Amino acid sequence: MIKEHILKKQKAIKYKIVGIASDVFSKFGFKKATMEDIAKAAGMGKSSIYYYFKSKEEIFEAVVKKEAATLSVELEKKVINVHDDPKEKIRNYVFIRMKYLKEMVNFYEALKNDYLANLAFTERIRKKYDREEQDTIKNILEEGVNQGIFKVNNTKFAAMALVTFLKGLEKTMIIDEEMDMDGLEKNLDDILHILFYGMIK
Amino acid sequence: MIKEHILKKQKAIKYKIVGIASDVFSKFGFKKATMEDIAKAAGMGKSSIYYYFKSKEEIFEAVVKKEAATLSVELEKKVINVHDDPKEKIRNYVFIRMKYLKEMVNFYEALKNDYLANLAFTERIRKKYDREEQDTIKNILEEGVNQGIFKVNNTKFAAMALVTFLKGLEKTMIIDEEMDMDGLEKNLDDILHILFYGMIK
DNA sequence: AGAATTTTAGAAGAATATAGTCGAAAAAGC
DNA sequence: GCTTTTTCGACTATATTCTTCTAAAATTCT
Repeated sequence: MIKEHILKKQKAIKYKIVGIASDVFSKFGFKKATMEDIAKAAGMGKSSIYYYFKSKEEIFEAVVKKEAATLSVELEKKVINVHDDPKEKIRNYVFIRMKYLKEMVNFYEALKNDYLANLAFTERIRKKYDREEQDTIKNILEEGVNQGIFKVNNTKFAAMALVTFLKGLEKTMIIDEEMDMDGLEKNLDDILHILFYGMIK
Repeated sequence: MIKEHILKKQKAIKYKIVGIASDVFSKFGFKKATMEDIAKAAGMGKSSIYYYFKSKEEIFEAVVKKEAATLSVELEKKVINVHDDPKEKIRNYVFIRMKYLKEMVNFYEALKNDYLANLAFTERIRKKYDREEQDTIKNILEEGVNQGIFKVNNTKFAAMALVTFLKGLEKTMIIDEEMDMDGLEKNLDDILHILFYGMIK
């Protein structure tokens, strides 16, 4: 039997490994990152890593989950639980999400090789967060409507539209290597400006 | 026999491949970059690359040579053939060289793995440029002395000292992964300031 | 057009690298 | 000191990767 406080220590070590693996994957991409790379970066033997995770994929999964959780927390703090006006909230939401995606692009580089095979795998992990995302946007929109700032008839549909747009950006970022990210980021405000000034009373 | 104008075309293609390989090595490092990566990036089959280069090392060698040549040209244009005062020239020299090193660090990443084995190989390629470098600095120093701006007794020794310092930085950049490059770059001016105001009459 | 030359692509071989396993030894906890 | 937890190094089977070879495609030359 595994004892209680031992489990906690294991979790802490796993957490540390995931953080380091995150750096390694971010630097090399999933395929080019080796267990040896991760082990060295963590300052331990390869087989010690296997003591905590049973495969490379399992580590990757943990990394993606952690990233998603980090995004959730950041959004929570900076968007959801803040008393800015809804307009500012949406702007923050979009920009934080963009920042997150930029960081994630390296992870998804793995997909560029074995595209279809891995897409399913990553999509599965993310699906859970899609609903959450849509609800968040919907809540912000409704808040804006209640405050008389937005004029949106169907907040659910509008939320879906915005999330779809953001997911579209994501796909573009992952697949279309030629896209000019910095240019896009600068244009985001214009896009949002258009969005807002077609929406604001 | 290979015909004259065909050779020119081959050279052009080789040049293109070297440029692309440069990007790939820069992104992945020598070891993680595969011939497949290079071939794909160049839009041709793997064996076509082997038609122009007989090994991965030969491509890498060509890349390093090209980089060194690029540095030479840039230094020529922005430092040697310019009528700035010698103080500014040295400052430009050091900063351009730093910029170059920063770009080169990725190539040298190969060395981090198989350090001693590859060091000899890269060192051989660079040796030719070391003398050139020392002469350039020496000339700038002498120019400064002639203009009565610098007080340097032995320009040859002083040039050697500066080059040694720059090479020291290089080694540090390659081997010591923990070094804070951005911080260093900011401090370079301070270092140069010290260098200058110990030297200027 | 057809022969000669140059270039590419694909398949296959040989060497290397990598993910993952196993048992034994070290470290930590009791 | 004995048990449990953790690390490590050696090992294997598999997959990758460098490189070679051959034949076909494209280009150039006559």
